[in-house]
Amino acid sequence: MHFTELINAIKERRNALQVTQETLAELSGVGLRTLKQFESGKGNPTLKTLQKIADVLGMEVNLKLKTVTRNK
Amino acid sequence: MHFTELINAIKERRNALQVTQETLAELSGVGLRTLKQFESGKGNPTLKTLQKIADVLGMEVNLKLKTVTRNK
DNA sequence: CTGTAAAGTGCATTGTATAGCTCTTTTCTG
DNA sequence: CAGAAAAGAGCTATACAATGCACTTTACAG
Repeated sequence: MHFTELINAIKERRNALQVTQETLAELSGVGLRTLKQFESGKGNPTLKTLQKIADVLGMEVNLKLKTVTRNK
Repeated sequence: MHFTELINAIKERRNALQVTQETLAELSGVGLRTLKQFESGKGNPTLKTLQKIADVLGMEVNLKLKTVTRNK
């Protein structure tokens, strides 16, 4: 997932849950400013920040092998 | 995936590819010091740093819904 | 159109990730 | 065990992420 996709995944999930940035910020313990920056594509969050946000949204950060390009 | 698991995923993949930290650092454009800190569990990399590393290893960062926790 | 809530932005401060250099420790292989 | 390579750690400088506060813009209900 590219940067933008990660952002969208978060935004969509937040919308689906009908949660505002403000609430998400509070629940996750991440600063509102930080969350805003991230969602508006202006950030480069640390892994911990990303995990805090994802966690509250019932999501998680994964690292997996890319789909093999052998015959893509 | 928890922090430690992410680290292990990277380390294992790097070992599987028989690549040293030094080489990985060079290939990914991430500082050797940064990589060392990360792999030894002392870091909190930014998303971009993590992606650079994962990329070279043929891996990618994903964000997905956790296996439903509704009745955990 | 108006008011309100949510989202986005400028500015400033503080903390820390990044990075290079050097040195120590660990892990192999012969 | 000896030597070498790889991994880990201390010290330091710089860049930038995280954060709060105040203000602007956008979205939407009435």
